[in-house]
Amino acid sequence: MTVSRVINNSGYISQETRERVEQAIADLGYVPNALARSLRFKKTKTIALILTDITNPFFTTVARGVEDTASEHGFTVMFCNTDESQDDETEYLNVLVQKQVDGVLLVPASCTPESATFLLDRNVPVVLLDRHIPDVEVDSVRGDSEGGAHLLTNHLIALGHRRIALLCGPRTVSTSQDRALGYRRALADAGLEADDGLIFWGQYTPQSGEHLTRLALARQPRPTAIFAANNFVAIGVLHAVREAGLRVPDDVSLVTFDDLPVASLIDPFLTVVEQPAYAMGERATRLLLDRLAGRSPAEPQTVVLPTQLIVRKSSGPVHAAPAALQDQGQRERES
Amino acid sequence: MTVSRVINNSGYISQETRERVEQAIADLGYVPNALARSLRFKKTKTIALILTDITNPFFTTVARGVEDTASEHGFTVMFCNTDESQDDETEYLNVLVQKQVDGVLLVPASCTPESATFLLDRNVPVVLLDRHIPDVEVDSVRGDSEGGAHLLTNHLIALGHRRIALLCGPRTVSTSQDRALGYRRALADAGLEADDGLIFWGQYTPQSGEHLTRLALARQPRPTAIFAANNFVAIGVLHAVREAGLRVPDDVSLVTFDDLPVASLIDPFLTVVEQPAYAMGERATRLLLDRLAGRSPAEPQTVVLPTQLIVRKSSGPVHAAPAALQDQGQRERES
DNA sequence: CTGTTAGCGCTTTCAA
DNA sequence: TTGAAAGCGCTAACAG
Repeated sequence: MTVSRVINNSGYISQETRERVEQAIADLGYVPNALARSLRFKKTKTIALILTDITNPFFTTVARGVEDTASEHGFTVMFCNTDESQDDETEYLNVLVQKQVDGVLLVPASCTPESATFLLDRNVPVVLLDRHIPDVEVDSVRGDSEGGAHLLTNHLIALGHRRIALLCGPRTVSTSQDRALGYRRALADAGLEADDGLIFWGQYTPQSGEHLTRLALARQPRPTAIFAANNFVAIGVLHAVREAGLRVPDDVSLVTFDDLPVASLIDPFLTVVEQPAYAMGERATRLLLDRLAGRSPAEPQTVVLPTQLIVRKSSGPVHAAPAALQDQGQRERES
Repeated sequence: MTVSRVINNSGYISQETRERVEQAIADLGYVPNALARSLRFKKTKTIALILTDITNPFFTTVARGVEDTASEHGFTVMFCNTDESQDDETEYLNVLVQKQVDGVLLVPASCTPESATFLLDRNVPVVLLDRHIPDVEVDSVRGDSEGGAHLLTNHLIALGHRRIALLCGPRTVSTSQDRALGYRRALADAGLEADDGLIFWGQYTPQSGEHLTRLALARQPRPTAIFAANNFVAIGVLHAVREAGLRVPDDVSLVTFDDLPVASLIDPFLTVVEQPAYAMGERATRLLLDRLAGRSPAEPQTVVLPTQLIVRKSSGPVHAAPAALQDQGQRERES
């Protein structure tokens, strides 16, 4: 008890005992047991970050924002990669609740409400990160996928592109859906009709990007531009385009969601819509910590952060020569 | 107690009680409290990963290897960024010991033994990752920095380079030291004398890379090649070289330690020595878990994983035109 | 087969 | 100003 008082600077302690205790602490290398403390207080000062793949530079940056903010407030972060697997997510959720994390930052593998309600039912606050889930009363922080997709599509339209393939991630993921929405809206705003045959659903992986690109390039007339729904997909696109003997942007323009920060430092090539990844991690963490501290209003908060179009070299005007026929066909259809 | 038996499948339980308990668990959404369990067993099934910056793709990949391996064995990972600050590292160590992590994977900010001994004194197993510390009895897993640096330097020598600037990270970090060693050995093996004026120490950051490159390029005769001690330094080099109106590899060759996986997928440009980052995380974690399970021999294990030279476009032969004078000066000195 | 006791290390409350 | 009791939720050991 006396030791406890010394460590926490609480209650009355004589200078002499304090010194004796401090001496003993130093001599023994004593460290207080946070487990016991947590057991008493029902607070662990630990939060969890569940994401799909920390290897994706977007999430890496988000994670950095989370960790910085958390540690600033004395919280530790556990991190978990689900690889988009709902089973892995459920498994992690179980472990984390058992370990009594104070809160969870969740990039949900799918847009079903189970994960969020599982946590909420057990009084574990959640903040949805990057992806939202409809009809669940829960805080969420995300980038403006729809707006960003609109910017990107608009950019291509302004360059004269009319046949723009959209290579999405999983159908069940909100970012995919929202980006498709923004794409459609941009086309509609320009008075163009979306061709459903040019919208492809898959995974947020280079492999999927490659596969979908092959399908897209096989369409007649061939699309003059490709909109990859994220950076990993774009990598696959680049490979498949090269494999087909085509060049970016000469033969096909390419734009994508999410920057590849390091790659862009070496060679600013990809035209992208960049999300404020670090800020997203930061905001989500602050929201979570505020809620833990009872500083948030009861109703769920939703934060949508703006995106930014960065035009680089992978997008260019529709070319006259190879695209002539298509362009013509396109014009006929438009008129 | 009965509930405990049901959950852990231990001891005798009648089918009927078991079912009643399971029903109650489901009804109440009961989740066992791992904190209390850990308090009893003095085991948390949690390890910590302390690294300098998860934003560096090398460490991101290491982290992924760590998390995959840990979760496979039922362990959760806490992660901490020190940004090379010894103070931050010490602070984290304190918190982690209080939280009773079962073990720590540590990328030490500096090569002093305090951090490792702090943990060892408190019976927390440590595995040093990426960087080692002399004269401490502790497990460690790293890439072959010296061998890799030898490969890289050799490669440049074979291309005819004689004045090769080496841009290191901090002097106090073993990877920096080992890479300088490999560089010197390669020069010595080729019968060349190392020019200490061409070895620069700084930080593992783009800013430092830029700064050191300016210093290096100011040397007369100008170096014909630059060896960046890591990928972030190389990014700075590229910027400073461009800023100086020079081109890579035409005017200056550039090689570096650690690949930039995503960048290389987009545009395979940098000649690098690649370390098996994922495997490093995996091995280090396995070593740690083995030790936790008492499966390791008493004496500390050291694992040095081989590196691989990947020759790409940033390194080329010494050019005749601009480098003529230097080359001549070089030959005179050599003869 | 089921339940009681005790203790992991901490802190709140109360007593000395 | 210091210390004793009790309880957070768990399980080993023992009792019934």
